[in-house]
Amino acid sequence: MALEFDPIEEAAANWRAAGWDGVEAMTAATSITRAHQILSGRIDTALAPLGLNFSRFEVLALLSFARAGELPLGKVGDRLQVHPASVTNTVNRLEADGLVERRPHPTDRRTTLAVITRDGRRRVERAAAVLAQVEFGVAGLSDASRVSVDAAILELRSAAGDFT
Amino acid sequence: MALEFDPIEEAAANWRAAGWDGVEAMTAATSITRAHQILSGRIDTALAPLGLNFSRFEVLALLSFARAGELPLGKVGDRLQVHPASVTNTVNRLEADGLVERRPHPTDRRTTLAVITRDGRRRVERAAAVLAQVEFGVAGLSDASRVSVDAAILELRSAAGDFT
DNA sequence: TCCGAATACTTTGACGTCCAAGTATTTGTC
DNA sequence: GACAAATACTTGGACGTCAAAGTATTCGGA
Repeated sequence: MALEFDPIEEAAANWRAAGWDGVEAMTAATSITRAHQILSGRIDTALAPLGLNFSRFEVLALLSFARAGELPLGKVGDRLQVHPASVTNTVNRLEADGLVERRPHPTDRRTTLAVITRDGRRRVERAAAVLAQVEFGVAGLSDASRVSVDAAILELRSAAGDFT
Repeated sequence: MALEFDPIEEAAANWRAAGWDGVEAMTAATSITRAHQILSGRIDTALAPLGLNFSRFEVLALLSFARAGELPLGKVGDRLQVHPASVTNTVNRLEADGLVERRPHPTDRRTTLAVITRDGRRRVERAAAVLAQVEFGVAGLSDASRVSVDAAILELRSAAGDFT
C-alpha cells in the first residue's frame, strides 16, 4: 500500500522534467489536498461511533456556542462557509437524530432557526472529547508546524476574502 | 457574504471558553479543511472549461509522465492515493471523453491499463498551463508560506505512512 | 401603497468518494 | 497439481457537496 517514495516529490520532478510551470504552487496545492484527505478520514472514523461526521459536529458545536443554542440556518452556513443546501441536508440529519430542532424565527417568517437539543449538547461534548483525543487528525504535526500552517493559511483565507 | 471576523479564531475563542481540549489541533484541522475548500473551488473552476476536474487532471498528468503513457489502474490509485472505485469512475469519464483508453495488461489478465491518448496529451498540456496561470488556487500564499506548508504537511503525510 | 428586487430556505439533479460485495485471475503452499 | 488466499477491478448503495430552480417572505424606492 505505502509507496517507497514521496509521490508529491515525484510529481514535482516529473513536472520540472516536462517543463511545466508552477511547480511550487502545484506541490503546495497537492500537499494541502492530501492533508485534507488524511484529516478528514481520521476525523470521520473517530466520529462515526457517535453517529456524527465533521460537518454535523461543526454545526452542533456552533449551536452549542450560540446564545440560547440557536441560530438561523443562513448564519450557520456563513460561519461554517458551506452551501445553503448542505446546511439543509446536515440539519435534516441532525434533526432526524434528535440532536437539533427546527423552530420558526419569531419575527422573520422566511427564516428557520436551528436549536440544539439536550441530547445534542451531550453528544457534542462527547464528540469534542473524542476529537481532542485523536488530535483532530493532525497527529504527526508538531506544535511549531501547526502554528506555521495556521499562519500560512490565514494569508490564503484572507486573500480569498473569507473575512475583512 | 464575507464575515467581519475570522471564523476560525472565533471558534478557537469559543472552544477555550467552553473548556474544551485540543484548541491548537482544532484550528490546524479547520484551517486545512478550509484551505482545501478554497483551492478545490478555484481549481475546478479553472479546469471546467476544459472538461476536467482535479482528479481527472491528476490521472492524465500521471499517465503523461509514465513510460509509454500507460499504467495499471491500481498503480494510478496508489500514486494518487485514491480509492480503486474512484479510479474506475475517473477513468470511465476520461475514456468517455476520449482522453484515455483501457487496454488489457499483456501478461496479467486481472489488470487493466489506462493509456493516455493523443487528445489526452493535448488536453493535459493545456490544463497544466491553465493551472499554472491560476497558481493552482494558492494565489495569496507567499513563497515562504508555500515552503513551510509543504514541510509541515510532509511531517503529517510521513507520520500517516504515505511513504517510507 | 405597490411592486420589483433581495433574502431565506428547500428541492432536485449532477457528480464524486467511499465501502462492501461480487467476479475474474494469479499466487503460494502443501 | 489442487485449492485457499491474495490481487485487480467493477458494481451498487449510502452519503456529501454544489448549482440551479422553485416557493415564500420581506425590503426598499417610486
